[in-house]
Amino acid sequence: MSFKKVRDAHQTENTEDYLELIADLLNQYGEARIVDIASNLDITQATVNKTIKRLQIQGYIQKEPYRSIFLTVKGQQIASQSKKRHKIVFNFLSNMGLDKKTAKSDSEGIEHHVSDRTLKKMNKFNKTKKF
Amino acid sequence: MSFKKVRDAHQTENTEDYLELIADLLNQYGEARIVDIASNLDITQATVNKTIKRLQIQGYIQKEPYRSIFLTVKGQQIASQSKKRHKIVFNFLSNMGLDKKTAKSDSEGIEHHVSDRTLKKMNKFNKTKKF
DNA sequence: TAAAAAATATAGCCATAGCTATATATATTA
DNA sequence: TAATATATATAGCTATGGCTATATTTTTTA
Repeated sequence: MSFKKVRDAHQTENTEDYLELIADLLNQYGEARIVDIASNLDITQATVNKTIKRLQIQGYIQKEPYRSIFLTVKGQQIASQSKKRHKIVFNFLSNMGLDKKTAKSDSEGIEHHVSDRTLKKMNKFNKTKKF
Repeated sequence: MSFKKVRDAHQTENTEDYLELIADLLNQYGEARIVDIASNLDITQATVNKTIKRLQIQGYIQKEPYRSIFLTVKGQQIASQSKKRHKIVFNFLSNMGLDKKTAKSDSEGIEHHVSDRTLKKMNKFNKTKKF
């Protein structure tokens, strides 16, 4: 058994969730604020603040104190890849016949653990209804 | 968006991995030792030791110092549920046409994030090849 | 059986992600 | 504009899961 991949995925999972959400907020509202992230993730603003600081240090986001959040190119790349994966998984679950709520909730968990190979299969199924 | 479920899953994910692995080792070799867990999970024995202590405190396993590990009833229940889920996901991925290695690796990540509803769909597909 | 090897345990370190409480800055509104 | 409300930041706590280094116990073997 090799759970190493699983653990590695974990390290980036939270990062991907944040970046994907920030990209969504930027698209939808033109800005991404700490409060919005906190309410979306259902955690406190203090926790968000801390993670945002880490993401900034790691070069995923750009931010001035007391100002809203922007993605760096590096951050945008991760966000768009995540979004793509998320969509494929969500559509796949939907195409399996699952209700929207379940497809949404499960895809959020699953998206980080799907290899490119599996993703391709899912995508093929989404398009052709065949594996 | 509600990532709360994802985070809750995370808290139990490591626990489930350990209990499932311990159950496998017990079935396969009649005993589960720290060294085996460490090598299977590819982490140090010290880390395993610490986690084992937590699992013991939380009532999932039973263990005497310097002796091997056993599952409590509570631990066995989690292990068998996890195993069941794992099998369904693995078979589903295999039935999608994925190679064993990919199915194995992906199922280890995915199993913790699949709702009962999705699991049922997967199981139905495994049996009938239809959704 | 005594020495060597292997397994287990412990101490102490790091990073992450939660939290509450409190301080500070920005925005809103009276 | 001054007061209030909102948003952001910081300090300090907890728990988890990694690690290395070192001690102790158990097992193997010479």
